[in-house]
Amino acid sequence: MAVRLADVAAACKLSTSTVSRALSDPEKVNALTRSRVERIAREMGYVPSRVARSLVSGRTDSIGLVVPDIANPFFSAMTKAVQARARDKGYSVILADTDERAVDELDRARTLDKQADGLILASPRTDAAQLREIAENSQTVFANREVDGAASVVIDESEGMNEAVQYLVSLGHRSICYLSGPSRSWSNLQRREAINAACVANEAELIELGPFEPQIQAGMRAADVVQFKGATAVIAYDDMIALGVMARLAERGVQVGREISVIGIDDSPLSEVAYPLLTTIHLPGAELGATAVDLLLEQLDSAATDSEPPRLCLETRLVIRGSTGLRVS
Amino acid sequence: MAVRLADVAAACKLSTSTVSRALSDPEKVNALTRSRVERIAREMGYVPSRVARSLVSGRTDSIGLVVPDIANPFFSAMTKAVQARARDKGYSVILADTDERAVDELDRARTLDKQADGLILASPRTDAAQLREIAENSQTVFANREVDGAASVVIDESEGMNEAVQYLVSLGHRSICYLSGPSRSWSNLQRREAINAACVANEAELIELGPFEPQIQAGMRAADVVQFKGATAVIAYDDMIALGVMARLAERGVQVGREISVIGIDDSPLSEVAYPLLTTIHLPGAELGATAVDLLLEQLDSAATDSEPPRLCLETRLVIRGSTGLRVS
DNA sequence: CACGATGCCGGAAACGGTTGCGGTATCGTG
DNA sequence: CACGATACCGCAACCGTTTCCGGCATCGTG
Repeated sequence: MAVRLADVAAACKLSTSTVSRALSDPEKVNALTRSRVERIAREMGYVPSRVARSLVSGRTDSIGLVVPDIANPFFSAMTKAVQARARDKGYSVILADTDERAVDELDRARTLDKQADGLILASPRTDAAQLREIAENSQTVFANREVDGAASVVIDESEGMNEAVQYLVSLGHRSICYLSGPSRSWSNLQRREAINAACVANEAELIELGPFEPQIQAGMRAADVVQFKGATAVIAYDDMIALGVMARLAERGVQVGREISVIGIDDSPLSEVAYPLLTTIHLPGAELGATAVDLLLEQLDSAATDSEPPRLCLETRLVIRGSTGLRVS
Repeated sequence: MAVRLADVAAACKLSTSTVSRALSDPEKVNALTRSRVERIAREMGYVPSRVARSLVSGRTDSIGLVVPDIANPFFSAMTKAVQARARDKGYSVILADTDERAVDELDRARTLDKQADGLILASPRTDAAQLREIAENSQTVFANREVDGAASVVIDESEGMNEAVQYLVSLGHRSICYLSGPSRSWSNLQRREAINAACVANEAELIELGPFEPQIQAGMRAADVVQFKGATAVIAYDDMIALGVMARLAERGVQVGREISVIGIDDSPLSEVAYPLLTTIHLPGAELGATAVDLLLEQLDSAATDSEPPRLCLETRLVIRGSTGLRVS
């Protein structure tokens, strides 16, 4: 069916080794024969088999990406960046979506590991011990999660969170409600700690609700609880929940931005179309993805140097829009 | 490094052929030795090399998916479905995002073709001749695009479009504005034809504007043109544009749903958080993805039967929310 | 006992490339 | 002219599986 190296060799009246070298190792072969081989190969429509090449090289030139939910704008933006950067470097991306099922993460990671040269695990929910095991057995970079002894790139939310709390306090809010994300989520833990510290520092009361799934529907449910609690300022685990809250509050006739202030986290494109526009903590999702790829490829090239794996940290900032305002009592 | 079949064979004092059979073709081997092999293989942590297996089987058990923009909710929803269905069938998904660059589509498709058993091309912008060439050289299913002689699954928008126009007319609108999507987009062509037919049938005037990129920013620009033209009813190429229009109109103090009616296409999750909630034509994106996978796998199994490739068509319906209302003059 | 059938297993050839090593011209130099 | 260096190319092994084919026991049957 497909034309093989041997076919080209036959047509050139050369050995497969020479043809192979002519096409991939141009130095080692006569310039004349090389151009002849190249021409004939082109004419015959030869394309090398990646599989065969992988078998001998031991590399597949592809990386695996595991995300909790590709439909979540944060992860789709990140995925886009991962794909773009990987392609720039000559790698392709195998995608796995766990649909927020923590138990599937390990399985997916292990499956991908056999097909890819390395793995990027985005916001994994699995516990540290198992993640460490994955990291030991395969080249791995964690995004949005730190794991001892493994490479990772995370987002430091404390600064943005502090800005957010300070801003709310300056608007007159003394009691702030945090809507928790998935309980197994590392970043939820980070955000909780950050908001807690920020509340202490700014002398505000913190009310925690949740956990809620990072989805609009869950946010709508959360809105009812929020209103029941009589909160005037809300910071949600992410934009999806925040948007759900806003949508539900609007449904109930509550004026967001006046009667109640809502802050999201992500700065997804949606936050610019919601009404009112959503005040949110900007998360550099694209940068996260691109950096994760860079880290992974570095790791692949530097073939198992047992030096301490790198841990990178990206910054956040608060983006103020219309969903927050002066406290009215 | 990794434990190979030969290592297991040595440990079992058997030949690789027997071990191979014991693990994959359980009938052909003594039950006793089989269980022994299985045990030893497990103890040694043996995992078969997918690459080596692919080399002989000729299959990679993965499919390639090419999308114009994974950050677009329509495609991320579709991708999610593709991934889920593929995984159910034992396949993994290699993702390529062209970032709406039509010229890259062919290249991506050809690259993926070498790594995957088959391809799904979602909403390709490339011209038919080149797509047909792709389809001839590799197992391909087109999603959201019909190509002569190739398998495809598309969404028939005429019904939904007709509902939409009829609905707008019943609200008193006599002139309807259509915001075109990418000019190379097949589905944009479909939608234009559908709305045109619907307008003729319902005796409404049609005003076409565009083209606009399917992004919120482009929709915001579109809003200014819309307002300049004095239109009272707008149907946008997709939800992203519609949301951009709404956001910009809100910015300018125009009350969407009262002064002007806006209809999107997609029914993405965003349409439920926008304010007002976006009336939109529901597109079965997940179903589209899942069906494309089914078609592709059928095609792979039925190994080149030269029967006419299947063309499937999914239905749409109008979802009425708050962004549309009676015409006020 | 002899013989064919049957059940298990091993040898070896694929699959399609890459690469170390050795062989053969060709050339320059003493 | 002889010899060593050099540039090119071919042979064959190898990557890790699968699978065809044939061999050897074992068993049942005539």
